[in-house]
Amino acid sequence: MHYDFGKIEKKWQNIWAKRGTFKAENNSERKKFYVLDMFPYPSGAGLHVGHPLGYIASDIYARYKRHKGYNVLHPMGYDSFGLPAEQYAIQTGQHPAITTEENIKTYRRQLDQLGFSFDWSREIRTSDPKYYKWTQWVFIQLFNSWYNSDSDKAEPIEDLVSIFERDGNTNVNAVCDDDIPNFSADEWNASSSNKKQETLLKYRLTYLADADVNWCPALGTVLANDEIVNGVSERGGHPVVRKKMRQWMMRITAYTQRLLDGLDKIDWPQPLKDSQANWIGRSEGATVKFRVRSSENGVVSDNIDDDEITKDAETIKDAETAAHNPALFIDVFTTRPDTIFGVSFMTLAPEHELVSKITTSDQKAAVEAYVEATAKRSERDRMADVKTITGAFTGAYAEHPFTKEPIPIWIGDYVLAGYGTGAVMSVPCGDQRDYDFAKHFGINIPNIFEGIDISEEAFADKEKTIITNSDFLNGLPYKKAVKKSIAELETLGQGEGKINYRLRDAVFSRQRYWGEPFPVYYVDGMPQMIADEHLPIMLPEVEKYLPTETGEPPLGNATDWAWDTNTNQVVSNENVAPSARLQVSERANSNFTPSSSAERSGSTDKGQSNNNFAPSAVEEQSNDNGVYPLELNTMPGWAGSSQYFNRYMDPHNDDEIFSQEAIDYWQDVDLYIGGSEHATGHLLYSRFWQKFMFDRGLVPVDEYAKKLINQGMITGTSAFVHRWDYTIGENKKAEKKNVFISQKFVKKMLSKSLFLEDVLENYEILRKSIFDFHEKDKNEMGFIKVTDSPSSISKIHSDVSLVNSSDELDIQAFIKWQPDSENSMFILENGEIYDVKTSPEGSSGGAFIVNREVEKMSKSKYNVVNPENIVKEYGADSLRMYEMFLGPMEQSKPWNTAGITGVHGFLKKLWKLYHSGPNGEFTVADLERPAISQTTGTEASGGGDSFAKTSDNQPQSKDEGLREADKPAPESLKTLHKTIKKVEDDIQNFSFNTSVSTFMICVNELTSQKCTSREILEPLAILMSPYAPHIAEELWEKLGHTESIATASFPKFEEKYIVESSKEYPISFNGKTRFTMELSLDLDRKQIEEVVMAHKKTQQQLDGRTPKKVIVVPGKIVNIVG
RNA sequence: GCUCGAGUGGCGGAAUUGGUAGACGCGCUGGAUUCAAAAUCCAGUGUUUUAGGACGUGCGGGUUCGAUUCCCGCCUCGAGUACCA
Repeated sequence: MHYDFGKIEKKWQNIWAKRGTFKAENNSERKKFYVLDMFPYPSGAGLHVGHPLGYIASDIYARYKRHKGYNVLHPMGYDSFGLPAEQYAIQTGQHPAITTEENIKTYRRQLDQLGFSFDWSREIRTSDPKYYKWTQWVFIQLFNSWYNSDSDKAEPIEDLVSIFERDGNTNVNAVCDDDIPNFSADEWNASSSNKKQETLLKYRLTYLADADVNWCPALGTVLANDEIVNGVSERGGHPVVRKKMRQWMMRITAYTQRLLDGLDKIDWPQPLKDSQANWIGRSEGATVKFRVRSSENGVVSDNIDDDEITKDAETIKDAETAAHNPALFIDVFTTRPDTIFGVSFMTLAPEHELVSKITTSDQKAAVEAYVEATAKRSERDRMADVKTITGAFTGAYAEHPFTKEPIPIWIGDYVLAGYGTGAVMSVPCGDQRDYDFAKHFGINIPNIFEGIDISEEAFADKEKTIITNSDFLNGLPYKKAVKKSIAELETLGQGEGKINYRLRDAVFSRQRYWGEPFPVYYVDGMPQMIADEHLPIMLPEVEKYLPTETGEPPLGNATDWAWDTNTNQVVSNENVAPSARLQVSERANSNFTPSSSAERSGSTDKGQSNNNFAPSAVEEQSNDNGVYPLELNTMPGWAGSSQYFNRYMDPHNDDEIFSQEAIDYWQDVDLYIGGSEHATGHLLYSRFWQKFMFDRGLVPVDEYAKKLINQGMITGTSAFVHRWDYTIGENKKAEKKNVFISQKFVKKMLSKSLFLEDVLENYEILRKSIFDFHEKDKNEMGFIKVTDSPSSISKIHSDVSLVNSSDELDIQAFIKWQPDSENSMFILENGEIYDVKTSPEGSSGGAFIVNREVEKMSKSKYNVVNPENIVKEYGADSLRMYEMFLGPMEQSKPWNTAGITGVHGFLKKLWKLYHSGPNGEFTVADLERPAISQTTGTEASGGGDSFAKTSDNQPQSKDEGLREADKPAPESLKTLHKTIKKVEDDIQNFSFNTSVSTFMICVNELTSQKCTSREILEPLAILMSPYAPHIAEELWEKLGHTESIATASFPKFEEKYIVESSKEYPISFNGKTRFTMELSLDLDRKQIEEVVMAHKKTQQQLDGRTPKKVIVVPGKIVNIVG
């Protein structure tokens, strides 16, 4: 009976599905284990062999844990909102839901073929309203929360409102917008509802703001930083520009420190943690406040009313304010406050709002020209050319906080508006960029470092720093100088210690159709949340998926997209009262910015804040019928993936995001497997949401994945054929005959820069046939001359399926695949010339060899391998084992289909081991006691639950019936237990590649031992089951079991079977092994030395010399020195 | 530039605490079987050689009886990040 993998795999996939073998229970006495894969975006291209790598690994682990007695949760679903389906919809008019559904079907079919033990009853899709109901719900929870820095956690917004009503905001320590004026309880209570909402928005964890966003005109949407690669969009590679737009934001910055600290608690790959830490970008230093000294705008440096010093210069919004407020300050952040006496100029980002206010009339033209020039340069240009130093002098001066000396204020685009305060104190002696800038513009470079030469470059080594020329800092090393300088700045009231983060609040709005709609409508320009019980707010139907003519996001095309607060339903836009409707169109005309944004700015001091708290004119509404416009943006791709791991615990719950019972049992993910490309996107945002959920008491732990493994990419092995690009006469248009050259000749030509003429014996024959071919065109072409050169070889991708395991091209198939190559000659590896037209089919004696190169797997490179084809030819078990066999999980490695014959052959051998009868009949000794009861144990269960029962179904046997021949041979037991140990260690270390080798060795050994013992072959089937579940199930059934192998107990390793009595010692001389000796392990050091020294080969090696030293490590090695 | 990771046969890779480098598989070579092919089985396969050996884990040093493994300095490749003050 042969190994009919096709039949076996179908059979078991059906049985598993029918029986619900892999359903996880939410109520179990057993310990839980949660194995999760990053769920895929179902793309139209389907899976290639690289995709399942992680799923196979997680499946092995999940199955292993089931064998160990755990209640395993191993779900799968789809991150099904996303750009490609929408782009396709724009092109074809096909609704994204339809394409998505089709793609999911393809994915599911492909996944099902691989025999994964997913609990499909828990499948989720982010684009399913039943699922995104809860994404909307979390959004509302975030909206209804603020971050209390005193308790260091998120708290309900009602609590904040109570505080305001009681005490105002003066004692509130929150992570919030930085332009909030102080107000008293009375002021709060007296202010209008609209004003209250506006103020609260500045505290909420999700809020609306005019943010500098990455706008991608080609995609018509904003992008998050992690969606931009090298200055262009990750998807499509379109240019991205900076733009101010009113957007929903996530106050992730509230969690920066906790996101950083949490990394220590989780077992994630170090590179991934590093890149999150880099992304968060914590730096310690100080803020320093520099007074602006003079300007023509009537700003005077003297006569400052201390009360009027604003907390932040940025809040001074316009020149009018400045005129009323004589003190202008520039705040900077620095990591080197110790170098404060080295400051010789300041630099502001060109976008800095003080620029226009402080620039003198002399410099105005130059500064404006520079600002304009910078604005025009795209982000990419700026990045491409970091070497060119540009800037302009504003004409204004700041005052040094200690020396009171004037410091010129420059602007330069090396200072980023988005980091710190958008301004730096420039210390040219200690910072290379400042140094270069100073050199370029001839600004002086004072030296404040003792014994350091700064004539060539800046000095930035903190360790070796001793400060000098710095008043009270003289003689101090870096650390002490930092402390001292901060203390002095604080005394002056012109600075304080500060920790700065690179991480910004995350933009949460996308101008797209195919995403979660916000559960938000606008009353009087203020966002209102729709009550939980009315969720989900379903994505409306639209005619077109493009932005509207007025520039609104695609949802602006919907005719029914208004919220009726009377009926709590989505209704037609026509029902919106004219006053409310006005805001919608205004929003569109000003790039989706609600009309109130102008009003929002400028509230900086108390005098104004009083005004702002007065009932606003916008408040009065005519014809308010309770119907309001809904939000037109949708949520970004990472919204749906930020909580999905918790939803799997209770995926069909329509009343709660998950039941308390479910979350209490499952807690968190024990093993999470996925690609490292999500390091700063999904994996950071989801940690943020989890921490928020934790703060609000929704989840029991604040890190959701204990352990994470990155799977490496599988690259493709492309095949190249080389074509000789000869020249014929002068006529370039003439259709040429293709001449393809086999690998050997290409190598010779390329390595030594030779001509084809030099490497090919048959060159003249080739030349002549080219002449003959072109003879008919002779008149038209004029003079025929065939020339070549070493460089005239072009590389052409061939489809990898046309090449066999010996790199030989199937020429006939190649011609069919590329019909324009019909007029071709192939110079074969043996030097023969094969002419497709003239040679009879198949007459070529030699082979044509292609070149191989490793590249990313992609359609355009013709190196994509579809798992379905592999499954058809070799089976899912072979594919699973081969993917693991390729190499370590986390490493990227090339796919080469040829190699799969190795593992496929192994599975056949395994099959044969159980079918060693004369005609391949199943032959496993039946008569002895099943091995299972002696060699098993569970680690997770409290004991007697269903796991032990599997052995009850086996045919029971009697000791007296045991035949001598059926007893396992000692060497077979040794082989088995060696394998158990190695495989178990490997699974725990995620070293799946080495266990495949171990299985091969095991089966090779058992085969040569002619082992047919049940005591060996039964445990072996269980060992194999995580890796090759179909064949294992089939063998298990043949062994007489009626229950699935999936929950059979993992065999228990027993040391006693692998104990050795002797060892083949390597005998080395000066560290080099010369020969080996079989010695008993009972011998001690001294005895070993005696035996070895007495050996004649030893004497031979020593050649009469006396060894200086003999090192004996019992059980390991003998080394003779001398 | 910075951060991280990796360099071992023709190829993918193995070597668990410093102890016989190259397990296992592919490919290749030879053989058996076959009318032939596929499949299967057997043997060989790091380089070099004067056949005893010599050399060999990116390069140069070091520690050690002994280094792919530990330390120092470089080189190359890959990934992430990018004027972050």
